[in-house]
Amino acid sequence: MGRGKVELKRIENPTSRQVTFSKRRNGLLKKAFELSILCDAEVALIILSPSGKIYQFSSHDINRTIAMYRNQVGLPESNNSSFRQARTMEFGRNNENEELRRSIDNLEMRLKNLAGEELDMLGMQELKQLERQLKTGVERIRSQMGRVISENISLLKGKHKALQEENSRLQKRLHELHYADPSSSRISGPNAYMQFIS
Amino acid sequence: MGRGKVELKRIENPTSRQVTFSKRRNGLLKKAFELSILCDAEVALIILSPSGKIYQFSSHDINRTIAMYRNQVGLPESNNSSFRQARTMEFGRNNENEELRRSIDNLEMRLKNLAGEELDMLGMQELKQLERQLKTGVERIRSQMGRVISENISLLKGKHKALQEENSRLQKRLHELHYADPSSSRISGPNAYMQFIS
DNA sequence: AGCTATTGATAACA
DNA sequence: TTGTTATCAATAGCT
Repeated sequence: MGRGKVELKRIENPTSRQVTFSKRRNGLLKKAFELSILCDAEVALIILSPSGKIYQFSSHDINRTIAMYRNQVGLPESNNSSFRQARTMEFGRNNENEELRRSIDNLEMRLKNLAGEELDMLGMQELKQLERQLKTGVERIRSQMGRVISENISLLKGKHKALQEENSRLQKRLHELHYADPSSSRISGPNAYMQFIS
Repeated sequence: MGRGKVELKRIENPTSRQVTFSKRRNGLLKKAFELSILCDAEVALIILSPSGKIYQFSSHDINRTIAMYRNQVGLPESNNSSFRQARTMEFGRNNENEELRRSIDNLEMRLKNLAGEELDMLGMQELKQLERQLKTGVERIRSQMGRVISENISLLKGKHKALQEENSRLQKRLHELHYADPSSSRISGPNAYMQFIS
């Protein structure tokens, strides 16, 4: 899907490899998202870049998905309620612990609901409420993204300005040297500051 | 990419949903594979169909990838029960409580983030991730609302039908009484069942 | 399952 | 990195 077919082998040029990684990574995340929505599937995707950065998508709680995968495949990951329950019984009391666990269960349920899971026992009222919460969250996150972006922009502008000033100083200095010692040759043009931008 | 755009919402027709799932699942697996080859990335992908079947791709050992993800993210998700138990035995209950508290803090932070709060320390990467999660949640909740609504509709239709039948029976009975005792007056019209609908 | 008309993704370039 | 465009690839709707 581009201006030429691509062999299925590691891209040797590091720059193209990086660019391709960035683009295909986004494409993959997008498609994982779409599959989960369109087909009501549970999808978990983890991508580690060669440089170690992590990107992931999960339609539900990723640990749940992983746990289900392991269960199905047959790996015993016997955690959770039954085990928990047994252990609690064994030691009797431990009120604080039990309370903490209840908090955790409660928080996990809220997270699941926000992820669109376990909605069966909710009524229309609660569903609408949840939807509002999510839409609010989306909006806030979007505006935060906007802030991050403009922050970056003004940072860059600041750097740019500093570089321009530095450049002016350098030019002036050069100019002075030029008159002090007319035999010296001119080294850099007006855009010499470009060299500082990486 | 077909003969018509597709809305990003759950496909309601079960047949098309299944077909689309099958096609897109293969596409996603293929693209995950390609990314890992072309860009030398480490990719793990787990897909659970609504009916519970599992499809998976991983460029490396999937458990390794998951472990790396967990390490990097730094979540205390070491749901490995034996490990948890060993640690508990060794250090006593306080540590377990501490761990539970950390889990709670972590869950609360995730909830806040989903609500669009405390976003300042998040990068663009995490923000995009959050946005995706929220959009997924919204979609799921909307489709659940759809299900609840159509459920209610068919419930009402059922009641309506039952009332109509009841009404027919009552009319018939009245009719019989009318002929058995012509002096009795007619009480209710054809739409008497309306009174049952609130 | 196959077959196309179309949309979607992206390689090369800037 | 980000945007644009020419092309290739995926896939929606049918059969």
